[in-house]
Amino acid sequence: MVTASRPLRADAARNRQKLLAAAAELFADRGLDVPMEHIARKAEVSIGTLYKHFPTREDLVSAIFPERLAALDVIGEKALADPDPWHGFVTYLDDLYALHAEDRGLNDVLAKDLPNAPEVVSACHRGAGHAETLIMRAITAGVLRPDFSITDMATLTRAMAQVIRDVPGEWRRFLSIYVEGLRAGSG
Amino acid sequence: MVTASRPLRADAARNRQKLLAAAAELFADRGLDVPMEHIARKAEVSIGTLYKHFPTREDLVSAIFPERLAALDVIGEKALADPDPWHGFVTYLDDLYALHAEDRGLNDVLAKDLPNAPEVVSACHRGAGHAETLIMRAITAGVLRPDFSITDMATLTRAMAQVIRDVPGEWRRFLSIYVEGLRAGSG
DNA sequence: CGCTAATTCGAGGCACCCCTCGACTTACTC
DNA sequence: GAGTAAGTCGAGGGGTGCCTCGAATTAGCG
Repeated sequence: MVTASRPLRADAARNRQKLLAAAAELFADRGLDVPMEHIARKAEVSIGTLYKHFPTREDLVSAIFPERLAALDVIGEKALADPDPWHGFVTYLDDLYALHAEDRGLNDVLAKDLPNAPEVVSACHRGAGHAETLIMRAITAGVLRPDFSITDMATLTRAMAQVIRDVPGEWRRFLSIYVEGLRAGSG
Repeated sequence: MVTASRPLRADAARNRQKLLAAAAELFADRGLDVPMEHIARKAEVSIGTLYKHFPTREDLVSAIFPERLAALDVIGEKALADPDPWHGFVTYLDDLYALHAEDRGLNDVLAKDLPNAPEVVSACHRGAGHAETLIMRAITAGVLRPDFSITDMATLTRAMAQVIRDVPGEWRRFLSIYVEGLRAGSG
């Protein structure tokens, strides 16, 4: 169903790019709920034009995030390639939240359940798949608390999002404390 | 400077009570930022009347919370009475977040830094004092990570607030994992 | 009672954000 | 260069929430 619509007019293509750039930047450092007006203004385009190109905030999100979510696959595979189940798991968490710390929008995409865009959803599923495997592997190896689950990771992610917003320079310390608590046999 | 103003007229006194009751309930289960209109409606009073009695959301907060914050002193003293520094510390956290779980408004008061009301501020300071003492005692006893500080507790509180909102039935598990990580010698 | 000051009411002004639509402008085609 | 479809613009309508103020009501005194 990819309608082979005629190519965009030159000015339209230019504006589309400006809008994407503006939205990408604002999403990254103010989160997904920046006012549409701000995006338009930053792109030096009118609000009407914004809506012409992206009738919905979702449309903007799904134009921007799939590419970024590719990073999830990268860190997932990197962690799985680690032969040590515990180290792989810890590395994954560290890399994951490093991404969050760099991009508040990513954070919103993963933490809130806004994303309905299929590409975004499937990227999340892939990410969850990696996480699940890492968790299972670590539990089976007897190094991770057996009651830790993928839904706990979602909760942890929202909590870490809070920490990152709160004390951006300190999240790694908080994570490492938590991770210590997660070691099998800690309790 | 307690202006001995004449007592409120009967209807005014009644409305004041209704407003306090409504606000207390809404603050507790929707948080501090419920719309003023909702409070007025719940109190069966007009918005104008609400503002007559409490020109500011802050006024409402400082009329309601000092009493509730007394619970902070109670749990602080209870924890200090515990002869075991570690157990006292853990108990304190547990009791503290149990309060938060019961009252989302309390949560907002302690987590955000809204409260300018002197009574609220001083209650928070007393609470922080207890917490500080508990932390120091546990560190000196060699049972708590020496890098844990009172400001970390503020951050933890905001993170736990997030967890409580997210999975209200599960916060205790998350807290206990974190607490395990806090044990001296975990890392 | 009747009077007055205290209290109540809610429409309405302000600010923010959402999104639409019709008039205007412009890039591209022939 | 003229014609036209595509694109742009921004005023404005709708929603929410904050807060104010003058007219209407009412408690409580004498």
